[in-house]
Amino acid sequence: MKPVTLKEIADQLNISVTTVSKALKDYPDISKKTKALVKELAQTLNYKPNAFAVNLRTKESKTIGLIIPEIVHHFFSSVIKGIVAQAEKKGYLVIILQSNESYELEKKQIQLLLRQRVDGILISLANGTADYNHLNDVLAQDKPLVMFDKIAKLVKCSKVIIDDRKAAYEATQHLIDTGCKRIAHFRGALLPQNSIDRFLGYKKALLDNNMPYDPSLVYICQCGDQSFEEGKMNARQLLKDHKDVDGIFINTDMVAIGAITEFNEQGIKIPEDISIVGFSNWFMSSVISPSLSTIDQPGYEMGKAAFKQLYKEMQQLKNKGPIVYKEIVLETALIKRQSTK
Amino acid sequence: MKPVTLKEIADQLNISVTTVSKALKDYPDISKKTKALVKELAQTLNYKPNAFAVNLRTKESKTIGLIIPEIVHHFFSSVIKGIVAQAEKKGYLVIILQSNESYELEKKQIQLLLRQRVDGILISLANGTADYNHLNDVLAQDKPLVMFDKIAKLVKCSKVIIDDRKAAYEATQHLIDTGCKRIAHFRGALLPQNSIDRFLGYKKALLDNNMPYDPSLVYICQCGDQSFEEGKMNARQLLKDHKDVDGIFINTDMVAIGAITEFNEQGIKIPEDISIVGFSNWFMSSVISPSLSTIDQPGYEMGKAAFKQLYKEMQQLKNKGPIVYKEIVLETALIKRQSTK
DNA sequence: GTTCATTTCGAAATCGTTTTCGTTAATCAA
DNA sequence: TTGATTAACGAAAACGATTTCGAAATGAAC
Repeated sequence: MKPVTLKEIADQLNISVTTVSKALKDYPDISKKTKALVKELAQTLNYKPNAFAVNLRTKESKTIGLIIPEIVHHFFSSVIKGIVAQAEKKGYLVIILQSNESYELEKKQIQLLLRQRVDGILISLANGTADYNHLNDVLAQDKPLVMFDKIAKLVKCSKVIIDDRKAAYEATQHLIDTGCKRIAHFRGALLPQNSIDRFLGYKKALLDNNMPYDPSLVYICQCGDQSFEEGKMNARQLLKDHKDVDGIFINTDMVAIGAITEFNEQGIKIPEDISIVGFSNWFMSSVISPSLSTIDQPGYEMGKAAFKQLYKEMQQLKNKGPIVYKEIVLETALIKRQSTK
Repeated sequence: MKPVTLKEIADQLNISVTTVSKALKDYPDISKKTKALVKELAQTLNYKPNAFAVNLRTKESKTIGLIIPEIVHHFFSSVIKGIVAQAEKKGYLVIILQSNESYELEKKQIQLLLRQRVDGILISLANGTADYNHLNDVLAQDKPLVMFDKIAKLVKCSKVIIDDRKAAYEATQHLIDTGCKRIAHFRGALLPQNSIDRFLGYKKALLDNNMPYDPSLVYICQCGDQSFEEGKMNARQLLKDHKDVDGIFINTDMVAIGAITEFNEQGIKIPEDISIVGFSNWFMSSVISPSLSTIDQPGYEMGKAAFKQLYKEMQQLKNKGPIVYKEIVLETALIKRQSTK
């Protein structure tokens, strides 16, 4: 029951291991006759090259690492799907790790992947990630690294993102266009670039429309496991603090759905009393009542694009060429539904 | 920028590679002084053992494979999370693949994982999987294999499941207990064991309560990407076919939510006109209106249990002991909400 | 028959670790 | 002093595939 090796094939045919190896890889200096013999025997013996040995020789494993803050999340699982699908097309396998939004774990996991000598790393940063030494470690080893969605602008590597600021601006503008006069914002955690950008887009839209920016209208949520609850809580708090608010731009759909639920329970009418725009276009947002206006964020495409870029860089590395970093910005779209007029 | 090797450390200290290797692994035949020297230098040079070489020597990669029908799915992503978390604790990495409910892909992916020589495989079968040669290939290579959720009873390996039949029975009984007289069933695809079992549980509950089993009340859906739409369609069809139905037991929450949406749109009152019980306890089922009574299916725990069993078997294999197969049945629970009286 | 090119193959080094089995030198017992 | 034991280290053989560099054998050309 031992796995078949090149040596076994060689012995059976009374030729050398070298010849067997070359025959299987169609080297030009092996006769057609020998090739046919070797290939046939390899077939019948069900020979599979030992990946460990191949990896050691070629110094690559055809495996990449993926670090994600949270797997159980519609957007991220779509990204995973995109990455895995694209990777498989190119013959790559994907090792997946979850940082749980923890900086410490993220660091450890990067080290794990480096030790495993994956050919490249894809990462979406944890909320808690404040410094980037672990990421620079990756680059220092000349290992391709592509960040997506939650990125660090300061790290010199390729990035796949959306224009969060523009999308948030559009969302807010939509609230303004539909008649909202006093617009609140439920923002994400403080560190992530995208929650900063969404906040800035919101703010800029207000100012461009000559509406005052009022910091007390900005509520924070961590957007972790408890997003739904956070949405409810923020909504409850908002009703206490500011009865005059008539529109909210919310950092993610899950939080928005929490808020909608709270408003429904309290008898606040959406969109008559308060209009809401979410972010992500999670499937569920089209299903709840009222359905949620939101920004469509293409998760699957983001995964695909991220892997494609990583693949390019891995090729460039193999060809000893310089690695060319790129910043890829995917298109978003405003989806108008019942939660806005 | 070359990675540090044992040889480099050995050269710098003027000792042999053997000694360095042993020192790092605390072999008893190396003096404390040498160990200290070696470890210190390894530290400062930031030595990381070459995983490829280690794999080749030890014949294990500390990596397992995971094949799942669909990543973007609340239940499955919970399972993934459970597996990844548990694996990381034991120092294992997880390679993830998605079969897209396709038998052909599943076969290919098993081969991929075997070629990669993962230490073990976790799998939840695709709907289309009808024969099990590819699975037996795994077992024939003495490679631990654990199936979960969507299993094949005929394959001789460990399994982690719930008692689908019992859970479905409970769900149906609950409908009966709350006064339903004519109960339909939206079942899953024909092949998967769990959709068969849920159907059988439904049927048995009817018969045990002296209610007639009417095949025309059983609707099929594939429970793939289009679950929500299938739920709507089935609901629409049901309203045309059988106006007297007052309860439905539905194979999965997503389909159930589709059905609820359709009923809401058509002005059918839930639970007054029709009661509904779903399956999975997807997060969203507590949020929609009316909230959905359902069976809680512990995804995260299932992932944890599946990896734990695989880990046990991998240990048994290392200790040259026989592999002991186990069937682990996790508890489910009926969650009563607004969609039933 | 000599020279040169071509075809076909293999020996051996290599990738970086692990592990077996010696070997040396020192220590101890008698 | 001799023999036996122990402590500390290294040489070398794996693991299985890849690849470089020759070497032999054949054929062609003169």
